[in-house]
Amino acid sequence: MEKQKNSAKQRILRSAVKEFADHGFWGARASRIAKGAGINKAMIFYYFSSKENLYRVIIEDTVKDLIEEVQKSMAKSDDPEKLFEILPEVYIRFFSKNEFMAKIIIHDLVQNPDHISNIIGQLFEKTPYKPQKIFQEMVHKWHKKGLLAESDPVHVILNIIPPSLFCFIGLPMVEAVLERKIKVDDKFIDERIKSVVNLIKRGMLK
Amino acid sequence: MEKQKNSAKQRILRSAVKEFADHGFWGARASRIAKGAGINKAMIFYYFSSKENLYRVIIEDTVKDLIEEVQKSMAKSDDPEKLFEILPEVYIRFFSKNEFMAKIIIHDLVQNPDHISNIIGQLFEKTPYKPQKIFQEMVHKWHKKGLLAESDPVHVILNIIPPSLFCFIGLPMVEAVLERKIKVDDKFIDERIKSVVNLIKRGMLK
DNA sequence: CAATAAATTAACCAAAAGGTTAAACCAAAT
DNA sequence: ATTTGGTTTAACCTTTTGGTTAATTTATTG
Repeated sequence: MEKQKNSAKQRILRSAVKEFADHGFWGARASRIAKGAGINKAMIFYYFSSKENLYRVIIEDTVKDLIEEVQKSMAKSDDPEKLFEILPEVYIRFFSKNEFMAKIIIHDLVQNPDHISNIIGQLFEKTPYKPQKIFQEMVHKWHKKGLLAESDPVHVILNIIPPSLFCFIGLPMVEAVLERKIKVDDKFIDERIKSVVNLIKRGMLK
Repeated sequence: MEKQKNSAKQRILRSAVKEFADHGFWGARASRIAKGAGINKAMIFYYFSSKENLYRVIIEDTVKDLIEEVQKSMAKSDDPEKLFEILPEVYIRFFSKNEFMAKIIIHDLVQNPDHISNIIGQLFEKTPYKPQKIFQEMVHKWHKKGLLAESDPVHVILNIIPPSLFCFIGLPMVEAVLERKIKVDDKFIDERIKSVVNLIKRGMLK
């Protein structure tokens, strides 16, 4: 019953996601969230008790969704070639489905580095299945087998996620540098996925 | 005379850079900037007239410094191999010199996409030397010659800058995922540069 | 239908924020 | 010594903000 797509609570959430994405936690205004949701400002505090809590709910939901999706697709692939084909697609499709989420995560990461870390830590504590250990062991094993050129899991991650994530926030800068408008449509998304897959497969596989 | 390293004006600037990096424009507090600089709050408005203007000055200086450094090193290299060796080094060393700059640029990019674009646009208008045209022509030429696997300049940029920039803001997330602390010392910086150079050379050169 | 619970609103509030001001301070020039 | 100009300060002001409240409307249920 709770999940009515147009309940006041849901409308607040949707409006807040946009507000936090555009302005960050400190720039977000309760009054604007209310106006965007078409409800009275007091409703925000009625349902979420504080701006901070509303923010927490949104971040936690977002991160949880993302982690779940990544886990699902990681479980399917146990060779590096397949993994490197799947990961960019997962990240890029996830963030293109809702560009606000990329912005919110980046905001939170810069303003409050420990916050997302804690959420991830808590999520991992609950699962018996430990994706972080599995990933590290995978990288180690593949490197030993001579399949992987890059041996450090830290750099493997830093080579995969940023090229996938950054196009959703860095594009204006690229446009300015190249003096050209770039439309983020399905074609661009497909091209970006192809380019990243190519980059990390050729760049890190042997 | 103006450039005394400990003049009130300089102290305000240094304190403000840290404040804007940690909290973004909307989270930054004039009172905290004043306390950090060890001066009276009114001095901020005496020298910079408004918070917004102080912010503008900082962003413009930062972006100008970065662009200048990139231009310098781009002028030196006219084959893709050399360029792909130099660019990650420039970006990573620039941001590691002062991690605040990475955060400030990211903040501004997310909250105010047109802002940095405009600054870059203005900078390029003044120079007779047009780096954006040169870069596009380079990529086009190299791709034709069969030296480059990636033909689109947009994706070339999106494959180079994010892996270089993101480690300065995304590391807490990586730490959480891998359940491991990562020290950002000179050794790590060197390794990151090597990894990115490897990634983009193998990933995009033929 | 009556009574109770949930949802919604307008009006209000205290705290905090950016910004102003007028007076004091201080160094150099006359 | 006095004037002059730039610095610096404490006290103050205005607006905006997240958050509250008490009253009202709407839905639920016995």
